[in-house]
Amino acid sequence: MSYYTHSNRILVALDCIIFGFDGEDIKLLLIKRNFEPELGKWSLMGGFLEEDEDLETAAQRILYELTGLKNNYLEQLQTFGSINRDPVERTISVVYYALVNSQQQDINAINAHNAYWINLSDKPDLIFDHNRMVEQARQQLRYKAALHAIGFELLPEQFTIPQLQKLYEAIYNRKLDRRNFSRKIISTGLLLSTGEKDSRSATKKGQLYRLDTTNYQRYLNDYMSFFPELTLS
Amino acid sequence: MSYYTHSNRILVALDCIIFGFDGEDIKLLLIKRNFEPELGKWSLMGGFLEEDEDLETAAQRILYELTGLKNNYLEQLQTFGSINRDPVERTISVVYYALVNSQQQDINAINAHNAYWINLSDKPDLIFDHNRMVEQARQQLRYKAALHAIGFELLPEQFTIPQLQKLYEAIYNRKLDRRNFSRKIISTGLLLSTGEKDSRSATKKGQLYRLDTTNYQRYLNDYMSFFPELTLS
DNA sequence: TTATAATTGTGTCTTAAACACACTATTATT
DNA sequence: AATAATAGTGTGTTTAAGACACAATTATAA
Repeated sequence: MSYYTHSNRILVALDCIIFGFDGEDIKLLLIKRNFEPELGKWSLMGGFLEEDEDLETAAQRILYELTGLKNNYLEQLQTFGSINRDPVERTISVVYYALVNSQQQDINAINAHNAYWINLSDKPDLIFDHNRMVEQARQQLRYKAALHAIGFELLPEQFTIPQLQKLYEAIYNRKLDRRNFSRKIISTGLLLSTGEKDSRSATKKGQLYRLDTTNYQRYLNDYMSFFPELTLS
Repeated sequence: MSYYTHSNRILVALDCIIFGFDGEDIKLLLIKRNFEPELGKWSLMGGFLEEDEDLETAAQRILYELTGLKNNYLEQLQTFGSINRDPVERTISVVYYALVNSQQQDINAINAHNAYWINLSDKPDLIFDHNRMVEQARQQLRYKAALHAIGFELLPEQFTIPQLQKLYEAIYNRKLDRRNFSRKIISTGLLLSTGEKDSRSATKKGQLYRLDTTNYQRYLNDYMSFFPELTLS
């Protein structure tokens, strides 16, 4: 095998923004660093790209190390590469964000990494450019939710429409009208009624739905709206 | 300065997808390679990240080398990092896409690189994973255009509404109703009438507009539509 | 057991936007 | 002066958004 004669090989890191939802607030899984550099400060979960790994594989590995979760929703956000973003050594970071159902995590793995679920609205200051990463991920989440009914990965497999509404209200930090929300969501045809009711509710038990994953794939390609006239048929 | 003990430093490339528009079709600026590897095949314009460069700086440099254009619209798309994507050596590529007004380019620089403007619909097979990169960029363009009136960077500074419509029709490969298009675009409040008329037209000369760049910045943050109720005020 | 508070589910009216369509105006060419 | 090509505007119908009110369910407390 030949090589490029170029010499500027550099370190490639990955950082994961891990979103969760507790029914009320959007959460972030953050690490209180008990290691150098920046010991004692808050950061995202990260790691380095290995020789034999694809980017997404590496991101899944890092997510797994922290949460014990496999095959999670994971999407590449952006790559950050300012010259001095890492004070130790020039490093570029490929950033992924994950949507996880925080009920299913591995508590031991999280504790071992000194990680904590923190309300997005209470996010502490993070090291390096991690604040910018989180801000951009939040924007991306809003962006996608503006075009699609998304975020089901943050909910339990079965959920009620009011629960989904709370998720949207948390994403946008804004109240929505219950009746219009319900009409809109149902009109997407993405929800399948399970026939069951939410037993955990303390008052009237809501109807449980689950996502029609087959339809969902098609629906995600259907992103017209500035020109609804173009809506794919 | 200390260093991470990690040893797997790797080569970081950048590739640029350069979009243009000739009034009828979306164009791509592609290179017929007269250098190794893959001599004789088509590819995107690329280069390697230097030690003293930010990612965006490097992408701008690569764009400038090819087109002679500076300060162009340039946006990071994604980073591609499959293990064997480059047969010469493990390389990850940070991909940017540019929207350029193909009237203003430097013909000599383009010729020197053996580059050609090619209709997106006639795109030849490209090397490595460049086909996937282009496909994703095309999707991204549609995605953005679904939420916003965009793509002004592809047009001359002054343009008519029918010209803008042709751009949209090229992006979506679909005909739009002239009257509804006009109403919709004008309702954004983004177009400023210049009072002049398009002298190049062979028939009735259309009214020339330019983009209200001040309003445009605000408008781009305003991306609600799945839930119009959330529209930022 | 029956009120109460909290929440879920559905109906409807008004307003605004999407959509489909038709006519008039301008300009180079013949 | 007629023609072909394109630009510009108006209007009615249909659909969706947005605002609002009432009825139903269930745990808890009186």
